[in-house]
Amino acid sequence: MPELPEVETVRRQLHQKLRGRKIRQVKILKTGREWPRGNRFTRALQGQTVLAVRRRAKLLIWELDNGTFVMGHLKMTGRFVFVGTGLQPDKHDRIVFELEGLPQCLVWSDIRQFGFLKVMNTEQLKQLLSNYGPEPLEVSPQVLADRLKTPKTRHLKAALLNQTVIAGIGNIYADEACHRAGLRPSRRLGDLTSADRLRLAKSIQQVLRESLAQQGTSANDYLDTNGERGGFLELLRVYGREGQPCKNCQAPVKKIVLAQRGTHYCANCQK
DNA sequence: ACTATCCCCTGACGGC
DNA sequence: TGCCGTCAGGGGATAG
Repeated sequence: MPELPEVETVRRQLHQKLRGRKIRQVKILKTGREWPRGNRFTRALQGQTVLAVRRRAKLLIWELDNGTFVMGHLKMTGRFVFVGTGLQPDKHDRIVFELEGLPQCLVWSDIRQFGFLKVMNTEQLKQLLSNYGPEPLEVSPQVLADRLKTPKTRHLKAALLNQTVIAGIGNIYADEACHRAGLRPSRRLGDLTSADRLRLAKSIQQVLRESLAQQGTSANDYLDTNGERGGFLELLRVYGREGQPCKNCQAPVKKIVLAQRGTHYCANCQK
């Protein structure tokens, strides 16, 4: 559920609070999908200083002063949250980070346990990141449009969800971008005109920017590092609005399954 | 080398 | 009240 705007919101908050701070202690409360497991994970981080927190696609990357990185993925319910010390841990809390000079702990929790943190070296990180498509807010619309040409038979929805095509888009913004562009998610790439692709590319950038300005969308589980909800939910035009009136034309929003995902669109506005 | 499908997990919710 | 089935979904693994 956390997509580019949500992950970027978390990144900004983490960067602000972690930059320049030494990780004093790492406590593992519950084993997850972290690598390496257990004490090796703890030892890899304790005593390191966080130089910066970066984002690529939906990945959060802590840059440490010994040249290694902590790569994290929130998946659907992963959460970094700053909490006061001495509080009773939640049943889903997995890791507690204590930072020098910070009166709060940083807790990593994850209800569905799909998320993970991995310690990586430069080469491993470079290898991982090489598989992703362009950052949609860091390239021109034309660059994005050109990514949506092939394979011709692929559904638009499937292409938008594929991180090697364009990075950072997930189910919410795929549906929202298609609605803004007036294109049905079931359209095949080969059917799109150059103008369609360019319009879609601009819609992608527009919806991501607008959501980022609202600190993202809290559709289901997403909360930022302060436990706050994103403000973009009520500005969604189709996602999660099955049967409700389209915000353009009042026709009821339809929901189908496409690329294994719930897919929302307006049959009147989107062709 | 492709694409499509399965599956990991827990909590919320509807039906009975 | 409780039980059961269904759904939410990113992306790696696997089947085709």
